[in-house]
Amino acid sequence: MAGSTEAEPRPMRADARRNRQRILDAAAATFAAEGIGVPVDVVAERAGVGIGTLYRHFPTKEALFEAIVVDRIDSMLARATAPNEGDDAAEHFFSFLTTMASEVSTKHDLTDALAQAGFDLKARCAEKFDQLRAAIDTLRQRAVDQGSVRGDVGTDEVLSLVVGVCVGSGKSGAACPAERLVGVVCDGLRVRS
Amino acid sequence: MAGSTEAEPRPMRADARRNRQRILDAAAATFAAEGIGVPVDVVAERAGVGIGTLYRHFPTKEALFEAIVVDRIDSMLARATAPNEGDDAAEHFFSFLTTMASEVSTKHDLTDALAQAGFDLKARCAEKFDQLRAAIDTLRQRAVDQGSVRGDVGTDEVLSLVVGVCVGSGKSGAACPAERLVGVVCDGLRVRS
DNA sequence: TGACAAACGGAACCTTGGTTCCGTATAGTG
DNA sequence: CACTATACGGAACCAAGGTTCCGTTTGTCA
Repeated sequence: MAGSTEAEPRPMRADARRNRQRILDAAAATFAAEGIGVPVDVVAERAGVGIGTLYRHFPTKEALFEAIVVDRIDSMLARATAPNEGDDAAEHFFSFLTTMASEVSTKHDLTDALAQAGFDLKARCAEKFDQLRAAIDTLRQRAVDQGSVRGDVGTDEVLSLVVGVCVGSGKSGAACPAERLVGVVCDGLRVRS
Repeated sequence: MAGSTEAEPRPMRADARRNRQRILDAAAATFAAEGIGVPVDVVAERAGVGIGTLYRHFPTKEALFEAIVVDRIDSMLARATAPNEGDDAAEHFFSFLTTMASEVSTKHDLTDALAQAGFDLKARCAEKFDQLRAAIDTLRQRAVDQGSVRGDVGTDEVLSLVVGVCVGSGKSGAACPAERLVGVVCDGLRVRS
């Protein structure tokens, strides 16, 4: 009854805050390098904490994962909505896609999160993801309006292309830098001259 | 010492042959529809045999998988080396890529096999895979020589693009038919007019 | 038709990886 | 400095899925 407004009951102990951060850092690095597959105990070990501690902060592996991915998407979102410094809308659009590709193909966890089934992050990060899609759509639309990018390929398709390319880049055979592959895709998106 | 030439000791019992085929069929269908993730007992059940039987024919899940994938690659290989009926090398090349895309994106197991890490089918199917790559390279080279396809994108890159696109098609968000995405890629491969 | 090797079925086993539980250690406070 | 709520560590637990084992069944051949 009393104080039902729940105004931040307790501040959180110092070591707890520190550990939480350590876990987050270790997880980000580990998942980025090796993908979702890495067992949680490995993350805990690298963070220098016990598994119990990890689970105290993140009730589930997926929760930990979510915390990281949301962050990643946020930073992409920021980049997508940044003001266009140059003038060419198409180049701006393509440049964003390229940056996104190198981001995604560098962070293995993102690749997994976006491409791999089995995790329904999609459900949890839906908001963020939709925002990102919307932002990209704006970029694309501008480029289309300007007349240099074909209008018959939607944002969802563009996303599929970029994400797919990142996956294809990382795994299949030898090294093909994602940026290069995205270059081909972008050329495919240009209006034929 | 005696008879060390190993000239096919025994013919294999009738029911065994039948069961082997059933397993192969069930596995092909199941893996195609649901990917590598499906547990072996499910396959056994759908084939109408016990797990023991399945393991008698295929000593390991990977072996079973390999049997199927090799077959799939073979059929793609056949298509890749089929004589060019039309005349336009570029169209022939693109048409093959499109067919390959629809094949791969339809057969979930192929997607998994080609894109997903964790299975080293690559090691086992290396031969077949190399043959396929070589065949595709021939198609590509012809198209390049003809002057309608850019020469600065290698076969490995093309493969990464196509495979990536298939993965991106299946998973990320709503349905984007792989063929359509490959279309964009092909446009990106055309020499700018 | 009887005998035997080959094949079958599926319970049991093992490993891997996520999650829980609880006794111990410690930051924060009077 | 003592006391308590908070946090910690990691052993133990549980589920999933691949693989093995062995008693039973069944083709095949004389």
